[in-house]
Amino acid sequence: MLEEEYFLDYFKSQGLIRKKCVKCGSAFWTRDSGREVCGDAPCVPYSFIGNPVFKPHSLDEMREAYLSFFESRGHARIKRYPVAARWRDDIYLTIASIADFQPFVTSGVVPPPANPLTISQPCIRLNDLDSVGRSGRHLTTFEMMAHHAFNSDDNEIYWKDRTVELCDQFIESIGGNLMDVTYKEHPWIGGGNAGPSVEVMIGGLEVATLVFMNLGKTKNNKTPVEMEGVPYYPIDLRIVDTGYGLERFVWASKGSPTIYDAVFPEMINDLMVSAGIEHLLDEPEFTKILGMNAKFAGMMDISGSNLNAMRKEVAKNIGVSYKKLQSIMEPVERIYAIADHTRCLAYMLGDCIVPSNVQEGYLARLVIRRTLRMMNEISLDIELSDLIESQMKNIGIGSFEQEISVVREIVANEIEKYNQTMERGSRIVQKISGSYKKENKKIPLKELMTLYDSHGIPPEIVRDIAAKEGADVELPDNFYSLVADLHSESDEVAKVDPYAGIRQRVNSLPPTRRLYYEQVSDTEFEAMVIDQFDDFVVLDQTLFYPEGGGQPADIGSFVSQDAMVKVLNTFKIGEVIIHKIKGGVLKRGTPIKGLVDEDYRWTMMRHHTATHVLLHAAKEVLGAHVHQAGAQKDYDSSRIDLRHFRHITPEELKKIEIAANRLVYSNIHVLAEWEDRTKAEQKYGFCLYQGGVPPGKSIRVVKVAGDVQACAGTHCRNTGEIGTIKIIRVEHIQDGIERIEFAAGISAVRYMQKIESLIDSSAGSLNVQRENLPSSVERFFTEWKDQKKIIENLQKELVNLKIESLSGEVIKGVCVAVYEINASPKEILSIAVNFANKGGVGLIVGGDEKINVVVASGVPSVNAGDIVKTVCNILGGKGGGKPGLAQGIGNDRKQIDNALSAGKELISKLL
RNA sequence: GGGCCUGUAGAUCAGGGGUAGAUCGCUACGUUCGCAACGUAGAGGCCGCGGGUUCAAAUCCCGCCAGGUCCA
Repeated sequence: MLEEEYFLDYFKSQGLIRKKCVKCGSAFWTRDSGREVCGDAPCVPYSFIGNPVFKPHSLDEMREAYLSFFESRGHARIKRYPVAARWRDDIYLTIASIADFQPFVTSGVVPPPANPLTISQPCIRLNDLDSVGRSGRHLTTFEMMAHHAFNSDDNEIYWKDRTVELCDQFIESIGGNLMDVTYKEHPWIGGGNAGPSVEVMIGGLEVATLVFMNLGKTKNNKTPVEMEGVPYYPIDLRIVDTGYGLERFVWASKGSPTIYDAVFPEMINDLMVSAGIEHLLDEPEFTKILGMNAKFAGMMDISGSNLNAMRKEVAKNIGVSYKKLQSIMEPVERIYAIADHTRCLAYMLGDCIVPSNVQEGYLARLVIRRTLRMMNEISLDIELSDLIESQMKNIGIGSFEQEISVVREIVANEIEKYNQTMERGSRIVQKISGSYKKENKKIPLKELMTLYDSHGIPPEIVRDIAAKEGADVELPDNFYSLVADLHSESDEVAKVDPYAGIRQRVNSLPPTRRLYYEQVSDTEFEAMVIDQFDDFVVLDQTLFYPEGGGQPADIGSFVSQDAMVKVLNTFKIGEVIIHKIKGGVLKRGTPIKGLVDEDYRWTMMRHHTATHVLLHAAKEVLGAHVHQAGAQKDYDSSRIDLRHFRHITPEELKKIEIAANRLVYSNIHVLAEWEDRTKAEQKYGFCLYQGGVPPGKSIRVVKVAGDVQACAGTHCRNTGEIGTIKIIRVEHIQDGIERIEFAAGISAVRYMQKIESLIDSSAGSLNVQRENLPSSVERFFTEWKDQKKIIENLQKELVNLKIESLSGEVIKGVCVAVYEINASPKEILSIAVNFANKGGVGLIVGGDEKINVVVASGVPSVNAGDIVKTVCNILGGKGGGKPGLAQGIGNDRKQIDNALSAGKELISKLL
């Protein structure tokens, strides 16, 4: 990165000078000619604690100050985006304000909602979870205040000079002294883009980063710039990407010991009271230690394992013992973390994330469980859901989609699950502790890893439970990174582009006119072949729907004057629709008539519209939080995956089915129209993206019976055309996701016919009427069980009778019984065992099809296994077993007498 | 999306090729004025489902289903 990038006219005109930090060597700009260090930790300590650098602002005041400042300077204020990044498939959570505009705006496909714009975007980052509450400055959730400008050659908004000028002016507007501000040069790389950037420092705290994104990884014909050894190429869209940390501004404006005290004053107070440590706040020694701790912590890079090292260092510096510092800080740190985590959860759950064991749901569960654990550790007498609710109210209920009552229900559910896991876990740990204690060993690391990885029991809890059992554990500091190593072997499979060979050729063709949107119910059309290669045909216009949005491609046929071909598949590359054909050739320039397979297409349309109807019906029955998590249409049936926090009960399913069919009978008109993407997003919210995020400047908005979605598929003209919707089954795909399989129209009727014939054939087998099927099956099953029991008892009695009639033969003082008995394998077994139990030896053969052989021995010198092997061998079969009992099988009935006498001989020899 | 763990009596679990077990709970009887406690006897199992290997599978192998859990 060239140094000249930072030689701004603005800096020059304002008299800023460029210096090199004497500590870290990085270049920075300052108005203070005497300044020697860059202004960033760890080069300088925090100087704002107890000595604010801005006029005091609350969170809301600071946000408003920022947004209105930029609004009054030509920026349009944009509403925040959800923290669940539903418009992205590469990240789960919104991690920066610029994430709102990736990938379509930043890549230039879609114009920004406004240009320039300003926004305060709540962001969630869980990377430094361990440091939250402890470092004094780490948060899982923060608001990134930002102003963005998107510059292109024909639309230049502003670039570096204006951006830095605005920054200066804003800082001044809230009472900051520009003499204290430094701008540190800091080339930026991220997400395939790069550019120069400056970090804005005041009072030893980095409060903002101004990024000038002008490079990209994708190769073009411009001269590349090397960044960390990788070439980056200048891009067409140059983006001003700023990030002002709202919470840091508030912190610096209050000068409180930690960021948490500045951001959550009331909640921390409440938590202190609840934990019974509020008196500490009045002790001067405590507040002094708190402040000192924060100051030193701020100078250190804190991550995971070196937290303890930091604490020792801090203790040394403040002059208290490590133990004392630890005992003072730990409960307070928990309270800080809980205050932070509950706000994180307020956003997550409020923005409709449903806890689960996968994807973003897992992240929510992770935070919930962490919070519960910490609440437990400091014995808080307060409900988690109350804390989350009060956070939501603090932020403003209006900014959340999810209702509080549902959030409470979800949290209650999670607590229940967590308790179950802990209970289950304790039992396992108790058992394991016992066995290791017996051997006088520590519970090894490997065992701890399994307990955490497979059973979700954190090692700290294992340690506590094990201690109660009197066992010790082997717990290294880097436990969690060891677990991470366990999972690190993930080799990413490169995606293969199936159309790589034809992509280039297709890209030179004009967009295909999509008749399927204009003539929804037509299945015949005329068109011209504009290109033809391999088995592929491209037309000037088509009614054939290309695969997309969970709807499969249309099939059908093309007819020309001298050929008729089948259309096997239809797909889209860019704006060009390609048909894969079979059974002939259609030359370029040939006029053709296209026939879409009507039955197939109508089934798809019915299933597609039915999907929207079902989603709406499910929302009606289950609640507003229900979101579509995926869908797939097919001919016989289709499915829709729903986000819901517990199992859908059979009753609820029936209600959904009826609600859906009511919507069908109401015969509501289906509206589909193209709308500007940004306007549609503002109008309908991000609920639009139920089935994924379509690319492009404008999106097709489909409205079905109150359900509004961005959807590219083909639909019925009104709900009545669906005919009927029959739910086939509900499946639990993963925690938090339920899959409903259903059929619509004729497919629904066919399904019902299939079920009917299943019932009929079952009823036929039992020779009963349909209505009696359940009761008959019930009766047959219990009868079957009863009779099985009776047979068993009878067999036992039979065996007893038989045993009475069999006396055996006494050889060398041992009762040896060698018999052929016509009985079941079980009986034979019991008889033989009976002799063994009395201290004898039993060799019994018998059976209808194959010859079952059992030897049971109550005499140590007679190995039943050996006898069985010998006997079975003679009978042409095989067998084996333990010394006391062995079983086998034989085939040759003629050899029975032979085998029995050989067996008897062997037994008497062994006695 | 990937990895790991677990499905056995109403509940909690043991058994890991060779007769399905323990504890609690349940039923009856005994002891007691009655209860608890105790004693005796008993009922209760498609060992998740389907295939395979084997003379023999709850047990080994494969697939599916269900639950749990960690990671991205």
